Amino acid sequence: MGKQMTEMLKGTLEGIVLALLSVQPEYGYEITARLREMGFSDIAEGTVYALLVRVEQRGLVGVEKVPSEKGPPRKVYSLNAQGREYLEEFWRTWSFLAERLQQLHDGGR
Amino acid sequence: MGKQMTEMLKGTLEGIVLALLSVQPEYGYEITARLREMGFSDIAEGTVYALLVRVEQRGLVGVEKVPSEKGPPRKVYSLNAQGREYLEEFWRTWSFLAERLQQLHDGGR
DNA sequence: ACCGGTACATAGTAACGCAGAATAGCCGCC
DNA sequence: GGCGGCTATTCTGCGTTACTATGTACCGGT
Repeated sequence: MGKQMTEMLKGTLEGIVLALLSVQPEYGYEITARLREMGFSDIAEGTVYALLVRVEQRGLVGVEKVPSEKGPPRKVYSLNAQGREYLEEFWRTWSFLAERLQQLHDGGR
Repeated sequence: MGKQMTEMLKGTLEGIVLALLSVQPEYGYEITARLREMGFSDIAEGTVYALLVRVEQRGLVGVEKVPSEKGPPRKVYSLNAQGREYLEEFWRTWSFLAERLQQLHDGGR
């Protein structure tokens, strides 16, 4: 992953993960795999787990421990009301930024 | 400015500034003012200046000191060939990210 | 017994934007 | 003359985030 992508992900990765969780509850390993499917090929597992801990501590998601047939138990995260609110705020912020950048990209101001 | 915006600007602000410089050379104070016009009302001056020092040290911009009628001399920055290349890379990275987020926003996968 | 896949966790590092303050030059006004 | 206000740049310390690298643990197949 380029350095530019790394820096850009700061602030957006969290929103991406919350958006994924808004569709359906998922656990860390699964989220990482899904991100890779989406093309974020080099997002480190550790990054995702750390992020999930953060959003949990901020009370944006709920957690449920579910035993797995393979390996240790899964921690399944689901977006709660506060998380949905936060996600909406994220989309507003993103839209604002995306609009300005779109303008800049389409031939200056 | 919200905390989300602060985090999102990491990595994109640099691209925004370089995009501004690709239109025409400008100096720090002017860039800050232009950003505010664009709606980025709370971007700290210090942030812009630090960013300019960074891109200069990485050889993406040239600098020319120009005396001002009012106040201390201005440091006018202009995008060079390497900077243009870097900016193109930035747009590619941005487009990639924007596409995925667009998909997520338009009702999940 | 071992290896590979599943699943989570953590310590240390680097990069970036922000808050706040300092510095410096020029102007107009009381 | 001094003082505040505008222009313009610089610096320090701080908080947040993603990456690297490593470790732990559980299971199934061979």
